[in-house]
Amino acid sequence: MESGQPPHFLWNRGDEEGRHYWRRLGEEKISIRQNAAGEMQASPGHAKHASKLLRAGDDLEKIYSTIAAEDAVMARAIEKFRGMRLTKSGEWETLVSFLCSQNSNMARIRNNVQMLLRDGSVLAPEEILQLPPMQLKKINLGYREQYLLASAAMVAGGEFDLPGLHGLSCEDARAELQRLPGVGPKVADCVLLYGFGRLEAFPNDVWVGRAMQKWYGVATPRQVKEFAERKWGVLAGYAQQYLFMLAREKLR
DNA sequence: CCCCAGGCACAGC
DNA sequence: GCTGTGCATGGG
Repeated sequence: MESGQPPHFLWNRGDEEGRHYWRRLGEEKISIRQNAAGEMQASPGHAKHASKLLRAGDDLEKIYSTIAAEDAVMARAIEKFRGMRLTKSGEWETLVSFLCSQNSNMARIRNNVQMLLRDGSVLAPEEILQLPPMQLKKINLGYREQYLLASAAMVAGGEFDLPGLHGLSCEDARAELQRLPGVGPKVADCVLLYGFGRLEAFPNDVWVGRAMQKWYGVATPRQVKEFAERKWGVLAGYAQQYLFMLAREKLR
């Protein structure tokens, strides 16, 4: 919930003891927690939502044994962040989150995304387009504001079919996403991984780049992409998330 | 006050 | 195709 994935920007940490997070959902409030036994608990009627969000079907131990095979770095990352899951958020809210993310930092991204919420949900493309310029300016998106507006216009105008990406191969969906202003290789991979559940996507940001350089001796984006695909295959997204967290702690 | 941030678009090779 | 550069602005 606090690993730089969309829930980091969309959900709130509860004040009470224990791991507890909540989010408004229209008129009601959905909350999830982890009990003393390590089990996930959701507010009444929200178990299904929580299971999907936290990808309860993923077998972490099986994933660990696959991605950490003959890989001391990955084994270390898993040891340190054991239990961290990939998450599945909405397609649009994921796209908006990472349109806000470029050349920014996590605290600011969260502030930006929080400003784009109404009743706990990210404003629809049409609603963003209707925001008065002054109000939009106050969100402090900087130059990303133009990217958000232009991308929202393409989605709202039917020029871009976001849910339609589900029907494409990962590679095709990635190319399609990069038609959107402000979406390059990295943002596209984040949207595919966190918003479309494409676990083979491998977002290559500054931290992952440093990790790949220092720990695997791989430098260029091209090399990184090929290396990740060969080494971790369809689980590259999980490997990336653990590398990201380890890099932020060790390569600060 | 300075440095950097979950990058991208664009220009120039 | 690859490399360098500017970018608005807040957080630490």
